[in-house]
Amino acid sequence: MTFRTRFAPSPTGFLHIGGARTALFCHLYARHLGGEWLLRIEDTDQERSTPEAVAAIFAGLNWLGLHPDGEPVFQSKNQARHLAAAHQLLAMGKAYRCYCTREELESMRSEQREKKEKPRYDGRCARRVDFSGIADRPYVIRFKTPPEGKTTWEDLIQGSISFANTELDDLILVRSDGLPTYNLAVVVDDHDMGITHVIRGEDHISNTPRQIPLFQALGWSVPLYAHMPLLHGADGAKLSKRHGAVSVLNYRENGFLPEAVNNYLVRLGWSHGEQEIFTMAEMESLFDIRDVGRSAAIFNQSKLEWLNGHHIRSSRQDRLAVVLVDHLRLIGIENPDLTLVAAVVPLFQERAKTMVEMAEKARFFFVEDVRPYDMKAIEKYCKPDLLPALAHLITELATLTEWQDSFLQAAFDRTLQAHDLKMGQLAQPVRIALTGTPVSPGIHEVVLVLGQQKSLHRLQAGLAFFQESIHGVS
RNA sequence: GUCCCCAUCGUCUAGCGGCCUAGGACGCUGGCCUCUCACGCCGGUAACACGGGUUCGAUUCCCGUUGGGGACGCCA
Repeated sequence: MTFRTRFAPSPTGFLHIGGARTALFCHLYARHLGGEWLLRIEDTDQERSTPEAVAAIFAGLNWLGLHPDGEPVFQSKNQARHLAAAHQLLAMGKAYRCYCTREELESMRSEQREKKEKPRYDGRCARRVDFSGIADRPYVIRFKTPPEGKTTWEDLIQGSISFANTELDDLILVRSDGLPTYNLAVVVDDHDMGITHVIRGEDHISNTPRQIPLFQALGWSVPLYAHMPLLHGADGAKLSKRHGAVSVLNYRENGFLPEAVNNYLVRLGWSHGEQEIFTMAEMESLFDIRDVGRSAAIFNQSKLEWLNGHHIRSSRQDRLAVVLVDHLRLIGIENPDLTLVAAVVPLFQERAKTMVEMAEKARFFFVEDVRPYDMKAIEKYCKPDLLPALAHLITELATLTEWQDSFLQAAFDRTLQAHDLKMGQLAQPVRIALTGTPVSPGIHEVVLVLGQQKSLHRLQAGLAFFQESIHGVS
């Protein structure tokens, strides 16, 4: 028998970070078991499901590198199967038609709330003997929940969970418009797809004692369940689409690497000793759903950023270059020189927590003019007595016949010696001329990548500007 | 309100009765390195919610309290 998990989102919006974590756990556990994981689009709600949302879910999973086995299953296509199961239950006397109107149900619920009871259907239509006058009314099909006893299962994450059957009401299997409902569809599809492990959010716990009796009534084996603790926002409440949750694709836009997002997500509720950094292969071999903790986790942006920085540092440079090109475009560098991009990546690999940050920090390499200069930095670092040294450096660099580190070093040394300066004094004016700012990779690295012509040009322009602004001030 | 679940530093977590004067990571912070910024390295800050049991011994087991979360749809 093959172990099989499934990820079953409803296509009513983008794939958010909580859904991504569920998908990741489904993927990891299936891989861990050497089984499969399937994607099922739960589009039985025709009103709210959209093709755009389906595409967004595919795109999100794809970006994360989470590729389901087999073709995605669209639940709406299995309606005939769902309905057949409902009619089978009807024939077996395990389901019944209910003619209650929405108004009737509503008043029933409000009465129950007033009496401080849990709102639930009281099963009046199951006991109905007289159908005169209502037989032509629209009806729904309800499941006859076992009236007593309890429904218990051994949750792979939460341990033993038990519900008294009296807590459960007779759930609707088929709506009055003839369409199957969620709980019916899930049970039929999970059975038909051969799902052995249902991994889903803790918010589904209360659906499980409704689904288990359905499997049993249909004579099917019940899958194993694992209910994952929810992901909470900074305020401690469930992360949802209308509560701060954004599409996973937003993380791409914000310069995160998918492996960092996966790595961050797997550590929410799961750990392996003191290890923080995991490759996908490590996660797949080490992850066990039974090791997942039971308490909800709060999303922590700064840890994600730290992990992202780590993954940027350990990522291949050619791959980073491809991503960087995208982010340069987003900040207006339309067609960056690819050779330059490749040369620039190593300078920022250790200096950027996100690819957005890398693009912004590297921007000065790709523009013709680094102005406007950081005026506060000029005021602080570009003292008048340094300007002759800067002029000297320019002539030294202009005479170099080879643009190599050792030559650059010598040129700087000669300049510093001639003016009795430390590199710390000269570096900042040079840096500002070269980049416009007082923060950048090492001077030599910058100059080397920039090349002789551009470097000299920027230094000359900078020197002229510094002289002018200093005279202007005094 | 009813039912279900949860509870170790601010956050993510280790701990599965003695190894705990509770470990790691992020963050914050002091220092080193240094041409700036990062990276890296060394150090610091900070937690077992509370009350009862069980036990020779509880962070670990049981019960209760408090707190938090989730579910109560002809949504999924």
